[in-house]
Amino acid sequence: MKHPVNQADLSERLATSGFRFTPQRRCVYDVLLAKRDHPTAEEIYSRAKKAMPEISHATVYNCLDALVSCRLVRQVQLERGAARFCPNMEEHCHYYCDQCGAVFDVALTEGATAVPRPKGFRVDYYEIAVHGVCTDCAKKK
Amino acid sequence: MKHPVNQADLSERLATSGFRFTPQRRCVYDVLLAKRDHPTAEEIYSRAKKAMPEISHATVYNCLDALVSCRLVRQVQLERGAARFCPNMEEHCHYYCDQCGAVFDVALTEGATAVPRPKGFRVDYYEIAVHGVCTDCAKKK
DNA sequence: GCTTGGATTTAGAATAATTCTAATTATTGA
DNA sequence: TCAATAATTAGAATTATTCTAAATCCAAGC
Repeated sequence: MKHPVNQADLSERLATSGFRFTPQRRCVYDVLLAKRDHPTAEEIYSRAKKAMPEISHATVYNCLDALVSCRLVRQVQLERGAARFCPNMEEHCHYYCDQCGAVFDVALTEGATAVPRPKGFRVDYYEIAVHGVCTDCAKKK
Repeated sequence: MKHPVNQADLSERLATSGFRFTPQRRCVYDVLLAKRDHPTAEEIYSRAKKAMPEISHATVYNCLDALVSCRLVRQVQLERGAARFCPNMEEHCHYYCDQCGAVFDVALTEGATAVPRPKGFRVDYYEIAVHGVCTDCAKKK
């Protein structure tokens, strides 16, 4: 199961972290799976509203937090301002174009990247953000 | 020169990116060098006020942006909310305790960490954030 | 050394991002 | 079915950052 696409699977994943399955969580997760462009909470809110016009801001944040807690979604902070969200749970890092704001997932080949593991600090996960200029923007200048 | 501690050096570093030397920029940089605890802009503002009571919020942001642009300071986003700032320009990654919020710099031994370099994307810098639980917090639980 | 233009600073307003609150609704377990 | 708890909602509140307009400062040219 790459992504929990049916209700039973999603429900189970939520339950293992103490969350309930709700249509709103389903909806927010579907929005993330539908277009992998690392949207902000605001953007997710506006996309979710199309399928579920009653959904609120607070609920979008609640759903995102639940999905992040049960490891179905990653929260990504690439710059000052709004957080972005990513449903790709494979090992990968984020390439961020400081000029146009585009975000690209780049897979981490196993073993290529070793973060130091200091004694005593429990490592849960890590996030690598690479800043620079994408091909398109490089051409323009 | 590990850090530009005198005015001439700092002034030159600023000038190479098109910025002027100002007492405010000196002050903000000194605040960062004085206590390496990865403060937020707000925290920097309140520390800077002690030496320079007239300094404003906007100026702190302006100074931080200038220092980041001329590569004297790194901006670090570890979670939702306020950005943090770090004057350590050695290659290192940030260990963030999700329980108490503490941030630790951990040096990256040369070559140990290789981020992939996709063709066409110009890499300017990268930032590795490691999330988990620090020794102190692990003990408490 | 005076002048002028652009960079910088300031206070405070404005905006953006997130969290909180209180009331309501939904779901789970006894 | 009922009670307890989790989740949702609208909207207010808070936090973080950016913007604005006026004042100040500084560097370069005359």
